[in-house]
Amino acid sequence: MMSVSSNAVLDSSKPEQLDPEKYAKTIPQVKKEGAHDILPPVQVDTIITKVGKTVDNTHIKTEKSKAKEAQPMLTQESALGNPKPSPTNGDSVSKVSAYARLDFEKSMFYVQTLQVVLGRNPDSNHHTVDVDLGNIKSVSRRHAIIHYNFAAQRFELSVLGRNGAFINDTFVESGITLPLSHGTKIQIGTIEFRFLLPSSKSRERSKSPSKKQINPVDAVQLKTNLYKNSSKALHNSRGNLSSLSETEKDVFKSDDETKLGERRKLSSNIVSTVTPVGSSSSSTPKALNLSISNPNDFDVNAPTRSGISIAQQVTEALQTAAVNPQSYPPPINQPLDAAALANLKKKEPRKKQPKQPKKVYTLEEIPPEYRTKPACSYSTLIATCLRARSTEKGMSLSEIYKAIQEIYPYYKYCPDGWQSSVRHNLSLNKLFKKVSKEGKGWLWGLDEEYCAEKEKVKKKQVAAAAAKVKSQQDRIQQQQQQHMQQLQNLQQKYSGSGALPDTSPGAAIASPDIARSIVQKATVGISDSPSPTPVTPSSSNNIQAQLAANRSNPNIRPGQKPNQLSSDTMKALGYLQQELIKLTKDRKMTDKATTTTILTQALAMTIAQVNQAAKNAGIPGNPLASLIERNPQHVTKILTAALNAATLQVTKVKPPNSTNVGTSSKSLGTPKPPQASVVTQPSQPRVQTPTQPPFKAPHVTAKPPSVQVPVATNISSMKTPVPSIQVPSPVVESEAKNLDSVGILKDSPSQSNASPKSSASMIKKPNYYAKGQPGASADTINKLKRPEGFSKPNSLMKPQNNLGHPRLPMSFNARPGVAESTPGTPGVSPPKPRAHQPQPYSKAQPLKPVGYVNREKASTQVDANPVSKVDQHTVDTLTDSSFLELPPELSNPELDKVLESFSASPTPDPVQPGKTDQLGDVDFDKELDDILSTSASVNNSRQATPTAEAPNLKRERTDSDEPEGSTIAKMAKSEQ
DNA sequence: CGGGACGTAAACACGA
DNA sequence: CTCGTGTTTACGTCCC
Repeated sequence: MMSVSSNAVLDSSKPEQLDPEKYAKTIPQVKKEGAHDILPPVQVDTIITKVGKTVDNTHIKTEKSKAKEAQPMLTQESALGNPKPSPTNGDSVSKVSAYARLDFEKSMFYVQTLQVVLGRNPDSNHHTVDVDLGNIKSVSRRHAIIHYNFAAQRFELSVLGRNGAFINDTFVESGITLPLSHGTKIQIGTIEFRFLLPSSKSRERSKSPSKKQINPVDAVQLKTNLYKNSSKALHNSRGNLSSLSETEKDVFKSDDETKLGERRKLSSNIVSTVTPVGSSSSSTPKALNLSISNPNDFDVNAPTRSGISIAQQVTEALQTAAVNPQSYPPPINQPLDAAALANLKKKEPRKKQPKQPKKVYTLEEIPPEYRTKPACSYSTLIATCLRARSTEKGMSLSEIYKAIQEIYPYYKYCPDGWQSSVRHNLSLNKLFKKVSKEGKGWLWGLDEEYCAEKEKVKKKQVAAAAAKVKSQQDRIQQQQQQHMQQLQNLQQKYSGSGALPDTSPGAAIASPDIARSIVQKATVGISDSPSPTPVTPSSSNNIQAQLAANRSNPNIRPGQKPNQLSSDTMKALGYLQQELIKLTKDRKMTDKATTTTILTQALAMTIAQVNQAAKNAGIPGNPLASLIERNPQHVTKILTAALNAATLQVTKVKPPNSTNVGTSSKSLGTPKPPQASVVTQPSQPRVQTPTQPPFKAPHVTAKPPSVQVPVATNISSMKTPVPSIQVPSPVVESEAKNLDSVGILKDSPSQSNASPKSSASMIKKPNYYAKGQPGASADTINKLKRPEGFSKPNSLMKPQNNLGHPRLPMSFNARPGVAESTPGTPGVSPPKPRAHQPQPYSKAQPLKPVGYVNREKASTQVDANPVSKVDQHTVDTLTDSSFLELPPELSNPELDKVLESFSASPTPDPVQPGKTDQLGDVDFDKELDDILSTSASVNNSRQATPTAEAPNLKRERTDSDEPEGSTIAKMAKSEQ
C-alpha cells in the first residue's frame, strides 16, 4: 500500500501558509491509505504551475478548480502535494503551483517546495516527511530528499536510507546524490515512482520519461552538492522558482542551460504583477527564504544539507545582503524596527556616495609579488619614497602615500591602516621633518643630518655584528686547533717525563687541591693570547702580552676575556700544578684562606718571574713552557722559592721546612721574604722585595734565564678596580675543560666540590662580549698595544701607565675595529671609551651574546656561596695582572736597580736536572733570605693581615664576594 | 626579564 | 559637517 501524505512543508516564517483554517478548508486531510484511490493520477502535462496565469498547457484546470472553490485545485491535486493556498481571489483560476511532480503508481505528489523529504510513515510526531512512502521497514524514516540545487540549477535526489534506492533501475547507495531529470524513475523500497518536471512543450510532447541512465559521474557525494555554491545560488536565486515559472513559457525548464540570471531578470519583471505562491507579494525570494531562513524546516543533520550548515547559509545570505545592500533586500525574517528604518532613511540621503570604500582585494587579485609586506620599516619606507620622489619642498602626505603605493605596490592592495602608520611615523620619527607648509598639511622631507647620523650608527652596528661573527668563527677554529695541539703536546710532555722531581712523602697538610684549583684559576690569568685578536704572534710571549694587557687595562677583567690557552700554556700549567701540589703537600698550611693566598702568590710570582726573565732574555715564545721543557727542575725551584716567599709574606712565618728551593722532593718552604719572587737564574736568581736590595739567588741550576723578580708580592696591596667577579670567558672555560680532559684539572677538588656555580661562574664567562662587553677582553687589544711596556723592567715597578690610564671600556673581543663600535648601546652611547665608568657593566651591554652571564648575576651567584671567596680571590689575583704591579710603596729606585741588574744578567743555560738542586738551593735560599729580611719590614707595614686582605681585595671590587672555592675552604678548615 | 624599536589603532584637534 | 592631516597615547610584538 502506498500512501502519499501531504504533509506540507511549510515555511514557518510564512504565517499565511500556516493558517490552519485555510488548510482546513483548502487542504483535505490526506488519507494515509488509499489516498491514491481517491485522487486520480495527474498527468505530467496537467501540472499547473502558475497562479493567475496559465502557462501554455502546463497547467490543467480541473473541474473543481473551475467550480470556484476556494482552491479547488488544491483539494484535488494538491492533496498529494504541498498545498499552497493561493492568495488570489477564488475567482481566478486556481492552479497548483509546483516545481515538479512525483508520479506514483496510483497517485502523485507535487513538489512545491525546494526540498521534499521522502520517507517512512512517521510513527511519531518527532519526524515528518513530505512524501510518506508508507510504513515499510525497508524504507527509512528519511529515505530520500529531493531538493533543488541552485548551483547546478536542477533538482537532485539524495539517498539517505540505509537501503539505498534505485534510480532508473540502477542501485544507488545511501549518501549519494544525483541529478533528477524529467522522467527519472525512482524506486525506494518497493515503491516506484517517477520524477516529472513541467518541461517545455517539446519535452511535454515527448512525454516519454527520460530513459537516461544514471551516469555514475552524476552521482556525487552529498557534501559536494546542493549548497556548494550556496551564497551565489542564494544570491542569484532571489526570484522564486515559482515566480519564474510564471512568465516563462517553458516553466519548469530543467535544462541546465537556463541561467538563473535570466530567470532573475524575468522574475524581477514580474514581481510586481505576479504574486508568488504563498507569499504576500513584494519580494520574491520566497522560495529562497524558504530554504535558507528556516532551519527548522530542515533536518540540519540531513545529509542533504551536509556541506554547509543552514546557519552557514543564512550567514552567507546575510553577508551577501550586506555586501550589496542595494541589490539585496534584507532578509524577510529580519525585522527592521522602526528606528532602524528611520536611521537608514536618515543616512540614506546623507551618504551621498559612500565614497567607494576602498576595494578589498582578494588574494587571487593581488599579484603574487605584492602579497607580502615589504620587509622594511615604515620609516625606511617613507625615507625611500622621499628620496625617490621628494622635491626640495618636500612631499605632501598624499604624495607620500602615492609614492609608497607606487614603489611598494603592496600598499596598493592592502587595506588602509598603513597610512595611519605612515602619519604616525612622520610625526614621531626624527628622521622626517616638515619642510614647508602647503595648504592643510605639511610638505615632508628628510632630515639628512639625522639620517647620516643614524646611518653611521647602523653601519657600525653592522660592522660590529660582522666582526663578532667572524671572531666567533675564528675562535672556534682556534679552539679546535689548540685543543688538538694541547692533546698532542701533553701527550708528549707528560708521557714519560721523569724530569719531575719526586714528591716527598712528607706530611701532607697542604692542600694539593687548592694548588690545583689555583693553577686552574691561574689559567685564566695566564692564558695565551685570545684567539680573536690576530694580534700577538705566536712568537711573542703570550702570557706576557696577557699580563701586559691586563696591566695596561685596569678595567679589564681577565676572566672575561676569551683567552685561549695555548698548548704551551697548558703544559706549563700542568707542570706547575703538579709541582704546586707536591710542594704544598709537604707544608703545613694553617688555614685554607692562607694557603690559598700563599699558593696564589707563589704561582703568580713564578709566572711573572719566568715571563719577565724570558722577556729580558729575549726568549721568544711561551717562556714558562719552554723553561719547563728545558729545565723543569728549575721551574720547580722557582716555584719553591716563590712559595716560600709567599708563605713568609702571608704568614710572616718562615716555612719551617722551607729548604732548598731546588729540591722539589724536599720540603720547601724556606721562609721567604715577604714579597720576593724567585728568579731562576743560573747565576743568581733573585727574589726581590720592593724595597729591598737585590739579592742573588742561588744558582740553582745551569742557567735559567735571568728572571726579574716581579715586585708584586703583596696581593692585598693590589687592587683591582674592577667591581665584580671575573667571569672566565667561554674560551677559558673551554680551556678549563680541555685541561680537565687532559687530566690536569681532573681531580681538582675545588672543581668537583666547589659549588657548581662558583667554579662555573668563574670559568664560564660571557661568551663573546661582542659589543663592548665591559669585561671583555680588552687584553687582546692591550696585548697588541702594549706588550712592550711590560717587558720593560721598570714597567714592573711602576704601575706604569697601567695605573695611570683608565681602563678601557673593555671590549672583550676588542679587536681593531670592533672595539670601538662595540661598546655601548649602538645608537645611544658613544662608541667611545667609557673610561672608568662606574657602572658600565650594568648597562651598555647592548649585544649580549646568548651565553652572556650578567655580571650582577654572576656576583650574586657567587655570593651565594661564601666559600668561593678564596677562589675568587685567587682568580682575581691571577687573572688580574695587577698582581704584577708594583705597589706604590714598593716602587723605589733601589728596587729598580735590582731589577735592572737582573735583567742584565746573562741568560742561564738550561739547567741540568742532576746538579741544579744543590747548587741552586743553597744560594737561592741565602739570597732569598737576604732579600726577605730586608723586605720583610716593608711588607709587614703594608700587610697587616695578609690573609684577610685578599678577600678584601675582592670585596673591594665586587661587593659580592663570592665564595667559591668551597672545596678550598673546606680543605683549609680541615687542615686547621 | 626589561627596554627599545616598531607596528597598529584610536582619540583628538585643526583647518580646508 | 566631512575629510584630510597631524599629534599623542596606548598596546602589542619582536628582538636584543
